[in-house]
Amino acid sequence: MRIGELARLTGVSPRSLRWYGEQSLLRETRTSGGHREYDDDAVDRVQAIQVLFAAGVPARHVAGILPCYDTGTTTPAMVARLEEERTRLRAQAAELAATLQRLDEMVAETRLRLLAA
Amino acid sequence: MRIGELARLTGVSPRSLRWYGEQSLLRETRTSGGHREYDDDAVDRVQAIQVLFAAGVPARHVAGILPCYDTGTTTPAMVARLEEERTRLRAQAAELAATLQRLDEMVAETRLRLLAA
DNA sequence: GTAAGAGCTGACATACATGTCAGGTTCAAG
DNA sequence: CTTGAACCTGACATGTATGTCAGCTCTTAC
Repeated sequence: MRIGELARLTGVSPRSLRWYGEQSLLRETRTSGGHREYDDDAVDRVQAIQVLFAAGVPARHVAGILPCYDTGTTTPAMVARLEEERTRLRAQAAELAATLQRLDEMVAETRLRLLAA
Repeated sequence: MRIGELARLTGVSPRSLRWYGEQSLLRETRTSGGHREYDDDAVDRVQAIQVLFAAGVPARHVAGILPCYDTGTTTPAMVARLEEERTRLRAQAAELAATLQRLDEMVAETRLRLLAA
């Protein structure tokens, strides 16, 4: 499929898809005229990339996490890295919860200050 | 107190404290020689600013959320904005939880692919 | 073969708090 | 009055995926 269709199917802009290609996150072939062509698998791949981005994994690490993009190979190291990221994300979630609690306290305090005035 | 001490007490770099001043988040007076001087309250204020930053509130909104930095005034609008931010942060926490779950699924899938190989 | 839509490249912009550096000034203790 | 630590300003850099624009080319249906 071409880039417009992949963009439509994934909700990711053509601009971003081209960039994924540049970063070697996504395999692309070219037509004789130079237009990008993608396999059907690309849809899943793009979605996986988006999950990792949402998890705060920088693009330069994604290639080492996702199964090798031309051979489909999966290695134990990938599982390990993925688990590291999960650990990191859990920690981040915990921090966010702590921040939320501090924010709750700020709301309460600010309300009190308002009443006192 | 001067900037070095405030930095030490809050764990925020002098560079950042100067920037808070520029952004009118923090009140600073000057010695005759031009060195910044801070009230003791500044410690609390800086910590509040950090909580808001951690919650993803951009600096340009902080001034409208924290009690007015020279009069100490607290308005109902501040409480409202603070509650908006709390709502936003809760949504963000929920998204993070969803992402974490998708990451869990990815870990499981990747493990399976590894076993299958 | 042509018109319109889709795609191409390359470049510049963004948000934002912080790091860091250079070159100069002030402060405070001796 | 000197010295060393602390501070000043101003500037440039950072990371990062995405938006957007300009100018040009390819594709495809007619």
